[in-house]
Amino acid sequence: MTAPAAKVRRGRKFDQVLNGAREIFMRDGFEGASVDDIARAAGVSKATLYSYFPDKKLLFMEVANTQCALQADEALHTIDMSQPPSIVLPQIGNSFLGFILSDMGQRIFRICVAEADRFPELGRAFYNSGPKKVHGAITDYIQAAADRGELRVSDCALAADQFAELCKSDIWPRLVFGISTSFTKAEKARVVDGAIATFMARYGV
Amino acid sequence: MTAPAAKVRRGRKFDQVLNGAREIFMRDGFEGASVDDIARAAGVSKATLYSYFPDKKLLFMEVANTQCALQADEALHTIDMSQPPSIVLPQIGNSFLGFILSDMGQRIFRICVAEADRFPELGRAFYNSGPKKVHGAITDYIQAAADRGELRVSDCALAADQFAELCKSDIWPRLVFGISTSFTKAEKARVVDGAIATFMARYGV
DNA sequence: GTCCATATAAACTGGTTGGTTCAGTTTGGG
DNA sequence: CCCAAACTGAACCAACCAGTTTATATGGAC
Repeated sequence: MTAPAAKVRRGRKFDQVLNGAREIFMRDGFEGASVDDIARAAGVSKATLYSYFPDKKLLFMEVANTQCALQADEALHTIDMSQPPSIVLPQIGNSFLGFILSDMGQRIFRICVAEADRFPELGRAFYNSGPKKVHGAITDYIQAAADRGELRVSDCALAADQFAELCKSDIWPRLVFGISTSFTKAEKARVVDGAIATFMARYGV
Repeated sequence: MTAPAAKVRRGRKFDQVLNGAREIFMRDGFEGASVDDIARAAGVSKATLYSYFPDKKLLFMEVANTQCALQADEALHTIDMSQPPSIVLPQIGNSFLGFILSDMGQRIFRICVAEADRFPELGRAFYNSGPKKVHGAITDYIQAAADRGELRVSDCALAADQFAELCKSDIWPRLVFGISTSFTKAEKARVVDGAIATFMARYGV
């Protein structure tokens, strides 16, 4: 499942190549990154690089998948399914916002969005290893809380999407278009608290 | 204000160039579009193109600004500030969703997001001529409705952002990562109706 | 008719790119 | 100690690109 990466040879310097690729891709984007730069950053010859990966695309896919799965899994550990919404929603909101605002999350997102038409499997891979997992986890939690009578919700999937979107209010558009690059605790609190208040107004018991 | 485009000469074939540029940029993105292609599509020689625009960036800025202002203005005309939320919110939601889903809106968005680090003024220009205007208009409406006692809201700006975000639930992530490319009326209705229900649960009188 | 700004096609500059090739060096297991 | 597999560095290729230049043509004003 996690390794659909056909045609990718493993070997001694595999991780070296992957790390160099991550560094340069994150710095320069997909088109912007040159394979020569990556090989140099990885401390590896271009020939070696091409002996591991058949082309630039597959190399990038490997980087994106690895990073995304890593970040998403980490974020999901913070959810304690047995706690009530008043405890869990702030946790979800904050860690979700943290991921959205992180340098890594932002850059992968940028690259995926940019390349999504000419490179559709990339967008899908990113979606599956990131947003989809998070969405599934939130949905599951909402369902569990509803079963316990802590929430009243008929369309759990939509509720999960709504909560995630609410957490991006104001901050995310400003970030994505480069209006602001960092946000104060107060700004984040305003958004997360607002998201929870709106969510609970609709779905609270 | 709307024409920071210094150094852009107007003239007979100005619109021709602009149209060709729009076509190719929308098809191939910023990096992907070659100036030769644009000149060919515009039915103009490369020398002529460069006599109007000093470089590729400025040409793209002009295209993006023009398109974005056009789309945003059109969308804003649909808001009748004097009507109650039960009338206006569906209008806003639908036309907002329409813009988000439109080929043009989506492509400009993609390009802006992709190029935002290496080309920051583009992101800012897009934000100002699009999202910012829409956000301002929604905020104004919410304020007006609140003044009439039709809504109860303390942070109008945040409420506006929340409504816009709510309208993107589910649909937008799937679109942006290429999971789905078109949506049924039912799918859109589910999201817009859900957005309104959640919004009104929090802010309704 | 001639002048002048504007337009043209095409060649050219100087550069970058992804990907290949290959002669030779390093590495590690048996 | 030896050999095969892995790795290296550098040259190489064909394609593509933004932007400039040149020599030529058009067409309206006087």
